[in-house]
Amino acid sequence: MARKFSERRDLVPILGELFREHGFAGTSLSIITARTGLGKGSLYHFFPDGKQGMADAVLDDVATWFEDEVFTPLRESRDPAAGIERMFEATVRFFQSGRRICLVGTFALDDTRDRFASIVQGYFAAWRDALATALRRRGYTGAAAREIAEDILAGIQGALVLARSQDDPQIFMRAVQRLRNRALVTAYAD
Amino acid sequence: MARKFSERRDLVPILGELFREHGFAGTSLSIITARTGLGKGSLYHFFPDGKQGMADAVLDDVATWFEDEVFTPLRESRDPAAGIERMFEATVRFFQSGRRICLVGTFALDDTRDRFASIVQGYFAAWRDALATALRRRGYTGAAAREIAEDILAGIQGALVLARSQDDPQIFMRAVQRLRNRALVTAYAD
DNA sequence: TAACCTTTGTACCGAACGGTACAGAATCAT
DNA sequence: ATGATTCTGTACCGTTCGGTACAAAGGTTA
Repeated sequence: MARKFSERRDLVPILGELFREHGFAGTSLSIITARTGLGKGSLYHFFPDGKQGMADAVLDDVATWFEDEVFTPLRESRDPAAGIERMFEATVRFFQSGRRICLVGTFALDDTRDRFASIVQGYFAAWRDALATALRRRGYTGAAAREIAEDILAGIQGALVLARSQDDPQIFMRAVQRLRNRALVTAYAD
Repeated sequence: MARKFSERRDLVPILGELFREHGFAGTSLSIITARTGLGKGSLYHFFPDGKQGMADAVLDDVATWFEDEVFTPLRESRDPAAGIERMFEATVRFFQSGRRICLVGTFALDDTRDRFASIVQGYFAAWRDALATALRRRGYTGAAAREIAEDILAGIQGALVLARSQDDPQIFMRAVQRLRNRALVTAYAD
C-alpha cells in the first residue's frame, strides 16, 4: 500500500499543531485522522500508545528543538549576549511572531499537566536555567540572573496569551522587543 | 424535594474551579454531577444552555468580580498608586497566591477561545486599559502607560503558567512583587 | 386538603469517544 | 518470483459524551 508518510517523524509537526489548536482533551482521533489523512490503523502503527504517545512524541520534538536552538546557545555561546540574541530570534521564529501558542504552556495549565508533569516542569526549568547562565556570564549575580530569567520567561508566555486573546500578534512582538532590551541593553546599568 | 442549592449562583464558583481544573473540553457533565452532587436534571434546570451556559455564567462572574475589585479602583481611585496597589492585592487574592490559574487565560489558548472570543478579548482589554489609565495618572505618557500595562498583564499571566509548571506558587508571588515595584517604585524615574 | 410550581433523580437517546482486530495491499530483501 | 515485513483501511468493541424526557418529590399558596 502506498505510504503517505515515509516516516513517523513527518506526522509529529501536524500533531503538534492539532494539540495546540484543540488542547490534549479536545484533540480527538477523528480530528487527527481527518487532518493527517491516515486511518486509525496507521496512527496506531506509528504510535502504539495512542494519543498519549502522540503527545509524548510532540513534546519530545519540541524539547529537542529548544535544546538545540535555544538552550545550548544560551549555555555555550562564546558571547553570552549573542546567545541571548539568538534565543529571542529563535523564540520569535518558533512562535511564528506571536501567531502560534506554546504547547507546553497549555499543557501546564489544566489537568493534562498531570500526564506530562515532569516534561513540562523540565522544559521551563531548563529554559530558565540556561537563560540565567547566560545572564550571569553578562555580569549579573546569580540571584538577579534567575529573577530576570523568570521575568523573561513569564513575559514570553504571558505575551502569547495576551496576543492570542486580542488576536493581535503584534502584542507578542512588542513584548519580546522590550524583554530583549531589558536583557541586553540595560545589562550594565545595574 | 429538598434543594441543595438555594440559588443557581451558588453553583458558579464550583463550576469555575472545575473549568480551571479540566478546561472546557475536559470538564464532562459526569465530572460536574459528581462534584456538585446534582443530577443532570438539576443542572439543566439551572443552566438550560448546558455546559456552554455554565461557562458563560462563570466568565460573567469573573468579569464582574474584576470589574468591582480591580478595574473600577484602577480607573477611579483618587490616588492612582492606591488603585494599582489594590489591583495587585486583589490579583494575589483572586489567584490564591499562585495556586490558582487564570480561567480566561486558559480559554484564550486553544479553540475554546472561539466560543468565548469576545468575552476573553474584552476581559484583557478592560484590564489593560484600566491599568494604563492609572499609570497615565501617575505621570506616564499614554504610550508608555500602555506598554507597561501590557508588560504587567503578560507578567501575571506568564507567572501563573510558570508557577503551575513548577508546582511552586512562590514563582508567582515573586513575579508579582517585582511587577508591583516596576509600576509604583520607579514611576518617577522615567 | 388540594392545586400549584420548583427542584430533583433516573432512564434513556444518538453520536462520538479512544482503542483493538485483522485482512489485505504495498514494499522490500532475498 | 517469493516470502516476510511494513503499512493501511474498515469494521467493530465497550464506554462516555452532551443533552432530553419525564415522573415523582419537595415546598408554597389557597
